[in-house]
Amino acid sequence: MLDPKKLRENFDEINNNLNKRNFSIDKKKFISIDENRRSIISETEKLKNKKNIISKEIGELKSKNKDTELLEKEVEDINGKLKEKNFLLSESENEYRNFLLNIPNTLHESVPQGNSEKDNKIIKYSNDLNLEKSSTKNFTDHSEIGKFLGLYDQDIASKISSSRFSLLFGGLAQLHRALGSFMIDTHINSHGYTEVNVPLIINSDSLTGTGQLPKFKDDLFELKNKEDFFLIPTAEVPLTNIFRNKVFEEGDLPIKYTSLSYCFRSEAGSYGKDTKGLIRQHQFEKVELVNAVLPDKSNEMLDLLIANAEKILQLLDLPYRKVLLCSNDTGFSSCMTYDLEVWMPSQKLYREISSCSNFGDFQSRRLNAKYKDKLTKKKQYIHTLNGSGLAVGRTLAAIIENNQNDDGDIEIPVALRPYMNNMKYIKKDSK
RNA sequence: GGAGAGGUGGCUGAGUGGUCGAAAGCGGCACCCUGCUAAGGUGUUAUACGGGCAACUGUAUCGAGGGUUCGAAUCCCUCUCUCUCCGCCA
Repeated sequence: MLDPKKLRENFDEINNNLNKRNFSIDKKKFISIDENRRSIISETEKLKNKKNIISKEIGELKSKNKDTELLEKEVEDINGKLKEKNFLLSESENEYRNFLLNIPNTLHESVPQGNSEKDNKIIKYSNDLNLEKSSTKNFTDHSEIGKFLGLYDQDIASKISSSRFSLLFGGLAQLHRALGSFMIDTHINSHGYTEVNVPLIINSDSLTGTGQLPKFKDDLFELKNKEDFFLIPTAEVPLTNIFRNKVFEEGDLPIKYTSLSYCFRSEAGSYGKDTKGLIRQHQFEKVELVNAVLPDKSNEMLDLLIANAEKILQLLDLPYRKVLLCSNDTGFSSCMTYDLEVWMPSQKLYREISSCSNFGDFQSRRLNAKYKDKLTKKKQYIHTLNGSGLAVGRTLAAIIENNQNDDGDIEIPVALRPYMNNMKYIKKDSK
């Protein structure tokens, strides 16, 4: 959520910034909503003030056994008016809040203007090599390899559950588990993160805090048998909501949390897209990194965050590139986002495997997450960031494709071998 | 799932219908005093929103939401969370 006072004072500046996202705030509407709300507030408060004064007076008179009938009538009259005003007020507050909640975050000045992922700025290629241009050999898709090995099955999964689920067996299941452990261990041991085990079922307040609600309800799985329960779309939500309604001391920050968790997404808008393999599933594992920092530290923390995620790809020896998302591709809550894209040889393109964002105070304003400034002793909003480090399923897919041998075996990356009894290859039917 | 107890300011804890945004203590902050690793004194001590250039001022907040009442931390209802016991269970 944007700062309503800033929006009131610097409307044009903020609106120009949002125009880069092809988003525009209706100025007339904003002013009318804002003014309407304020005038109702002031009318209501005047009435309440009058009521409070008279009620006190009645109290005093009663203690002296004096007649209060006239005054009581007057309060009754005010209560009637208040009832109407209160109704208008709650309507107006809702309108105001909804209006603000549906405005995306302003963008950092370095975010390139652009409409689609084609306009994203490529920061670098690992090994300085653009494989999209240099790759000639044809590779088999990871799901085909998995089936060939007898260790991957989507058909049985859809029998058990539905489409967009899969089963991994034997060596692939182990490799998948090893990946999760390896990633989270690296962030704990080398990057200073604290591991957190989080709830996978959460309430709507949490989802509103991080920005998934109210706008993106359709992307979520909502539980039927209990009110206000949702499956987490990412551990970002429970991790970031640890900060909700909290006031930190300056010394508490930065806080760095990581979690290996399942993520659940309805993928409502992606029918027919990426139906093959592990790329787009209803359920997947991801290692999430979440930071809470002082406002002036969030930009450098973003660099650190993306480097931490990048480290995993480097240790796994996977080819990738780093891109800075353009204005229209940057997520709703983010003011600046870097993606890491891993090379998928069968598709001859780079696919998103991590997304690292700085949210500024956009989330903390919704979350009510603050810190106490040592100098001014005022409470101010913290800045939050998060990134994937990395998506486990997609990483598995990338390893399968990049490390396939001519005979169909998969070479296990050196960094993962300690997690797999020092095995070097995953072979056919290695159950 | 059943039975009971309870949720008050940063913390402890008083408060069962009016002057209670809330006693007291602790902690925090400021100042004063004191020449010795400490103690004492005085004052201050929430958040959000509205109005005002400002000093300031209004409103709301005692787990949440409703209700009764001229008036609710206090009475009633619903929900929620914590604790204890029983049941069930990884």
